[in-house]
Amino acid sequence: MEKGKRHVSLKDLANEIGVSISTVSRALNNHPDISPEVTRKIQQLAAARNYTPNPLAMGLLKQATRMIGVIVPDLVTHFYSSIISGIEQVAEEKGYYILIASSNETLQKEIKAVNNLLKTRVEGLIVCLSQETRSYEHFDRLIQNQIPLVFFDRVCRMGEVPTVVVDNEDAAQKITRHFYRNGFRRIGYIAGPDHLSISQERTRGYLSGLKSCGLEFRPELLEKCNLSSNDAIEATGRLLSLPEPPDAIFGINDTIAFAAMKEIKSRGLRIPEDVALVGFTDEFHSTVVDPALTSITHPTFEMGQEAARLFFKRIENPEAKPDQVVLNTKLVVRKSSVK
Amino acid sequence: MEKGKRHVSLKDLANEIGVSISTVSRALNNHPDISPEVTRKIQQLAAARNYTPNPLAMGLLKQATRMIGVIVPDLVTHFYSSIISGIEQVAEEKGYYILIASSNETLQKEIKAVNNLLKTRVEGLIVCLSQETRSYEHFDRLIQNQIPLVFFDRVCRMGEVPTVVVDNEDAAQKITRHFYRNGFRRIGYIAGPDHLSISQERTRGYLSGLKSCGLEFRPELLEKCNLSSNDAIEATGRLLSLPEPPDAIFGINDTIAFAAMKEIKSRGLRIPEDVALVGFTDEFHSTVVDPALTSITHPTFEMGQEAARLFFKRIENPEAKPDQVVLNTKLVVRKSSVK
DNA sequence: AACCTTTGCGCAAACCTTTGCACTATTTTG
DNA sequence: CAAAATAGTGCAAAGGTTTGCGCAAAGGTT
Repeated sequence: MEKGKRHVSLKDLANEIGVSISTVSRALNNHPDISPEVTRKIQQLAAARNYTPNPLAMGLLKQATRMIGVIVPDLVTHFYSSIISGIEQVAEEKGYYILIASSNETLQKEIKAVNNLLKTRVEGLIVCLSQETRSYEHFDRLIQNQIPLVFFDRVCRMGEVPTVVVDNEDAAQKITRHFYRNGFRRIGYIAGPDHLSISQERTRGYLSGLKSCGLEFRPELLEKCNLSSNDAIEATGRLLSLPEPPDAIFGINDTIAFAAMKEIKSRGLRIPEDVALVGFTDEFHSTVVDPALTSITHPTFEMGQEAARLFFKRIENPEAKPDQVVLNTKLVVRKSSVK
Repeated sequence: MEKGKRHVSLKDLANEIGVSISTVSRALNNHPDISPEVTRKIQQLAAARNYTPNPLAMGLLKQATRMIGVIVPDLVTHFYSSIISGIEQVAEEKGYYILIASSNETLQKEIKAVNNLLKTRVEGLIVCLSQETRSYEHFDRLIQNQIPLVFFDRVCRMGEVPTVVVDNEDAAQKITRHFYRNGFRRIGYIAGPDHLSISQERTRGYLSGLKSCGLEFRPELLEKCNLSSNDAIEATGRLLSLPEPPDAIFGINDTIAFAAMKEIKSRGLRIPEDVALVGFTDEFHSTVVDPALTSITHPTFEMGQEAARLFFKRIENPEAKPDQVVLNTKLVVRKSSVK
């Protein structure tokens, strides 16, 4: 192999055998026009020389890069990396590659990521919105140009764009009822900021869960926080300092559940004897703490798979009505919520 | 904008203005040959039509895709995703994209990933070997063809390929000495399988650490396990059941440290009063458990950055002697190891 | 024997960009 | 005023692939 020349082309093969480029191309694609002997000879040489078609050339020709852009708020949390794994698995089966970009939870970087990915000619985008994102013009451009787009978890433009989310309301309801069944009656809830759809949905589930158990809603048991650990600790503190404190608390995500756990322990209260605790979080973290944390786990890998499937549906049939997929969560009961 | 036509080309602009493609190309590159008015007009139209050069065409022309292939054992652990973030950051600054593949810790998928990435014409590879990988032919092909290659964390072919690793021996030594300084004298160590270089290096550090503190090495205090949680629990059990059990234990990674923590607690022993504990793990997990776990943290993000930097060095100067970068770890002291 | 069909292959265009060279006007120089 | 320089633009090739069409030779049909 010549130095500096890293890949053989059809031309190289053609020259070596003494036929035209088209013949080589056809032979490799088993075109019936080419005689069996020639085909055999060409295919052997191609194998020997380790020929693989140049995807750049194919991309130019077919106007299809077989690449999908994926934008996530960050790369380092298990939730997103697991979803990416799911996307990757389905993409790989279809012979697609994914190009990953991180918005770092900022709108600015999200917009930049969209533009950069489009520049690279990805065939479309699979996106989870950043926490900041409240205007969606940068996606409207894709919608107008019929560039395939799928949202997951944090979504917008529903009805126009395929989405995959988990049933947050149902999940929160499950938690509430789980508490009820285990004898807890004063169920507290630490929510997130109002503008996040997941926070709203979970709040709805909390309320409807209370109702379905015949429990009355006590406003003082619903606390809000931004999603920081410190704020969550304060919120927990307020709940525990109530004249009639909750006997069970449900935190809206990882950070908050663990912060609540710390605060409860630091007040000398026992989990679950004095206060039960349930969170929304992933398997590994939940089993590492003491007591192991009962929690709602997301089907992250499946979520990624589903997002990718919706994407390919879109590629194959751009006109179809966009699907809205809702996945179910699972309540995994551990020690923190069972007396 | 026409439907179905997603990107404008030089040709489109040329036709619209009534000049040749070359003129448009030159105008956009501010070539002095083109008259100022024409240049201005073309640049305005290009901006209006949202023109961006087609990277496929550029790739074909320049024989450079501006893509780097990255292969990691898995995507879902913080260690790797954080490294990827580091790689991405440096790559982005250089206008490169990264294509991520996961080997799932198997040799077979690693080989497949190498081949697939080469097929896509990445300009080179940044790789962390899978746990299984003990033969390296699939990389020799790259070395021979002068395709840029960088290894991080788990490395091979040192001397031929740039590598970036952490100083595992030093890290293990730090831990041992930290124990000593805090009054612990019977220091246990739960190692991993022998064939892993990181396990060997850390064992060396453990031994030299003991020596430098004037402590004698007791073989019964060195336990081995495969890296599973159950095995680690058993190993911890054996240590704690010794006639003279250790007063401090050092676990070689996340899984093992947390498993040890569980086992210690389940025997009714207190951390750090009865047994101190230190692990190799990441920030988040360590602070979530109770007591917070003292641990060695890897400079993961920096490791990714460094790997990317070595990669570009290689691109710019393929002949240079490959660098071997060794990064320092940090011992973050928390409650689990200080009486 | 004259024509038609089939077989097997090559030419050239298209996808998009850059760039050396050629070309045409204009302007400058001797 | 003729010759030469200069400014401004277009042509065409290259990079790799697919594919409609054309073409030649061979075989088959009356």
